[in-house]
Amino acid sequence: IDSLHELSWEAEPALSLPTLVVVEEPKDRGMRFRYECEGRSAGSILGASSSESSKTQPAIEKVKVTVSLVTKDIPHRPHPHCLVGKDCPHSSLIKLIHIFSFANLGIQCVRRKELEASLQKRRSLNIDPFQTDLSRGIEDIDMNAVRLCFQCELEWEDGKKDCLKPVVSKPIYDKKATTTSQLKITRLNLDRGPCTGKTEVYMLCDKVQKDDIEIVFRRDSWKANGEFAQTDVHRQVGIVFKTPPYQDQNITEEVEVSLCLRRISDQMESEPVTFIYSPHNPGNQIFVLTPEKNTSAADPFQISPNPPGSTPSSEDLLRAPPGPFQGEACYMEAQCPNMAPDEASLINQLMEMPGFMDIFSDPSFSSSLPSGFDQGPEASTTFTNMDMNSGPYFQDFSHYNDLQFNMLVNESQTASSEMVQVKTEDEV
DNA sequence: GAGAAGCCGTC
DNA sequence: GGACGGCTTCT
Repeated sequence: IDSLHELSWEAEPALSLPTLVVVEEPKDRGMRFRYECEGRSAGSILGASSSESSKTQPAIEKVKVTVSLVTKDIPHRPHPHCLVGKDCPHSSLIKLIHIFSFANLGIQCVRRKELEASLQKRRSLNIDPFQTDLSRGIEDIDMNAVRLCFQCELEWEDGKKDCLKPVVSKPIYDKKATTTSQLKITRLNLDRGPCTGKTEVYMLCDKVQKDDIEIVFRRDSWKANGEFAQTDVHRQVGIVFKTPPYQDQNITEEVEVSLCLRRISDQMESEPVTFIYSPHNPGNQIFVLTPEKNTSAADPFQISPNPPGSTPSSEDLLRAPPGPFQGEACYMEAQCPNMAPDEASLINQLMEMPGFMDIFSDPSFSSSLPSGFDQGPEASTTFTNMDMNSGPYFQDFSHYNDLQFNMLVNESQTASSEMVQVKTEDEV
């Protein structure tokens, strides 16, 4: 196929038949299967080691090769999808020539309702490399994966012919299918957090399946998963998760770990991105944000002041709090180097006093905070844009389109809540 | 909501 | 015109 396969054999005809060997596997991902309605051509399959600069043209002599698509799993049955390209004479099914330059071959997918007709057509061409029963079990055919199957017929000088055992390539997966596509992390709203974990992070990614995806943190032999529920996966392209605690809670310097998406079913991973764990500082204060009125616990994406069904303006989005302030507490850690332990204790006592929370309804609240509150980047961003007059409105996250969701992520450092409680870390 | 199928703009 | 990818529509 386009610079990717070379068929070779041990030329010892007197002793044994040659064998076919795939020396360059097809690139397994990154190419989309195309429907017939999208045009006759369907791209070209590249070799696994193919690059922009080097495209080889494998060639073999004196053999008759039939290339067809077969199912990924054993037994490799004929696959209803078709090979299409310049040298496919039989309605895009096979390649039957004497010079082998497998260029510009694409994979053309058939619609499910045309599956049977396609296999019937294949049967009429008598192409069933592994002699499977064409009529059996077609409903379980994986439409998102194929293998190339090579069959070879040798013609000796005396005119005698031998058929070699068919060989198959590694699987080729449809780029369009979320079940098999390449995983990709597009963006994180945070790239660092305390080693204690529980940092809420928003990830934008290429389409994933919410029931078949995990987020893996790694460093050396340490491995841990980001925590999230299926309901934290937003329309397949966003995941809100909490960082796992780092293995060492006593680190004194920042530690870089890698983070990647991993599909559970095939263990396929995305390119990793870096996440930084910072040392645990017992002097830190933690703000636990909890809504006064806990709405539907089933949906953690209830956040903005817009009535259901309305489209939030960008201004609304910028003002909206970022996430699930219910059920599991949302931790917002603030650096408060100037606050003595006694001050923290005092604040906690104040929190218990009736009417104290009314202070927060004062729009000038953020500027009237104790001096320690506006120290440090996390503390300042936490209270920027806080709209305490918004009231206890919540909305299903799914009302946002992807652009709006993106804006949310960008602004996710900006938080507000109906009610803010301040606790010392020990109490938490 | 999500997968399947199809459309269309851009390079 | 082909290849590719984003996007919409259908199921």
